[in-house]
Amino acid sequence: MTVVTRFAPSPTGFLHIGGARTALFSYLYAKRHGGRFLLRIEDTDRERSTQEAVDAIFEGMAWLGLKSDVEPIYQTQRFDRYREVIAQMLAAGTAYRCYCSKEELEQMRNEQIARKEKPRYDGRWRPEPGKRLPPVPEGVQPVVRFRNPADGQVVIPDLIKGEIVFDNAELDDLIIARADGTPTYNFCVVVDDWDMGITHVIRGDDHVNNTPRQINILKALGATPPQYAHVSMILGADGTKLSKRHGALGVMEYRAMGFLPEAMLNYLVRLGWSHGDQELFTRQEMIEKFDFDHVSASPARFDMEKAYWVNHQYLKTAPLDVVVPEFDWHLRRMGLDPAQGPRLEDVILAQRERCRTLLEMAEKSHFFYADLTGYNEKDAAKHLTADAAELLEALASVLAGLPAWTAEALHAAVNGFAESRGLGLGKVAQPIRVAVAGMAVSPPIDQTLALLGRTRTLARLTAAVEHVHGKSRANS
RNA sequence: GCUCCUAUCGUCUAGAGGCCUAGGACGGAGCCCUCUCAAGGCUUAAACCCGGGUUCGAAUCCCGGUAGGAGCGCCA
Repeated sequence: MTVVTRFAPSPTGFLHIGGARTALFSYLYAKRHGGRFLLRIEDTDRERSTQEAVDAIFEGMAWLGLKSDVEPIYQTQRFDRYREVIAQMLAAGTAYRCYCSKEELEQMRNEQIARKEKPRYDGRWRPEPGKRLPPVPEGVQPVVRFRNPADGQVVIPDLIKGEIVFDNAELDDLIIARADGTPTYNFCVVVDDWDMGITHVIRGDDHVNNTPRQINILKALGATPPQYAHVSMILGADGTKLSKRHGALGVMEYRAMGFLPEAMLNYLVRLGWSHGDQELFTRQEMIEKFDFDHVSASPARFDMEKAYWVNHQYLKTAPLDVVVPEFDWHLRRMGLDPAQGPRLEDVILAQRERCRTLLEMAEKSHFFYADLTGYNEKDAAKHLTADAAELLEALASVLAGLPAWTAEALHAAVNGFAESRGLGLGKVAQPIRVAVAGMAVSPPIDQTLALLGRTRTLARLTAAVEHVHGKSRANS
């Protein structure tokens, strides 16, 4: 039997981190077993579903490279099918009409809560042999309810949590079609999973309580229930639930923060899943090694520090052709023109060891692509002194005469210059850094100057000298 | 309130009864290296929620507490 999994978000917001991990697990499991991974948009709630959210989900999935094996399915396009199944169930007696008003149900619920009972439908319209049903009220459009088995148990074979057992007595008859005839979530899911031939339902563990109902409907339909894997949620750093106002970010936010998609995937796969002591996995390794035996049943916190570390590992080792486009994206996003400076490949090579994110890399590389807008105050105060100005001026003329503007030549020139003055390299390199980069942090000074080019370097050295002189004039 | 789920360093986790003096990773501390920032190398602190069983032996199995979480909609 081919494995078929699905990711079924409802388009009411962006693709968040928990959803992304669930999608990843579904994707990996399908790929691991040579099966198919499907995407289904659960948009039956037309009030809250938006096209923007659908687009945001597609965008996030595309960025992460989690591709559906078929065209995405929309629940709103399947209403005829749902109606058909409801009619069948009505005819078969596995579903029935209920004429309770919303007010009636609310009163029922309030009374039960007051009695400290679990609120549930009392089955007043449920047909039973020999039972007399209430008279059908005038002008009330009925809902359709599923006739849940009254006794016995439902056993969920959960791949992550083990067997979970529910008593049918705990379950009431849920509404599968509203008064206006539209189907409800738990029912649509069942029909869709059945029609799509889903073999493994992988979803958040907030759905555990829905599962016994869904299994009962499946059985009433004569279908074989799929396997289930309920993935625990991802918590914020403080151990509380992520929410809009509390750190829940869409995956595209992580792009903006400078994450590489593969790094994101790697961090996410290790959140709740493990393969011995291994921390880093290529996509191929994830596919080969992923299994539910090693997925944790308990919730995990999102640890930004570790995510940064993983990202850094990728930044340092990823092939340049995957880093270049993302770096390009960040530079443009900052308003920089990548053509107005050194080749991106060379800058990445020089920077990637010292940057945990692409955003950081872009910020630290700003000076390669645009004029300096000023100096970091503390760095300038420390390194752009009168002594330094004299050094920079002398050095500028040395560099101006350099036959070849290469890292090797610059290395020899700068080192030779420091030596000739009887100074440590730091005494010379730091003022140069501040002069050309505007701050005291940059790649090794020879590389930095090589990347920056002769014209810009000399212009900035001169500007720094003038800056120092200007300041001393102002002070006197 | 009821039902269901969960519980190993600060965090992610390894651990399928003896291999555990509880391992790895992030983060922390210290040292080395060093033109800055990093990277790298070495060292180090840090955990089995509590209580009962079962067993020759329990982080691992069972029961009970406790603590967190989820669900209980004509939402998904």
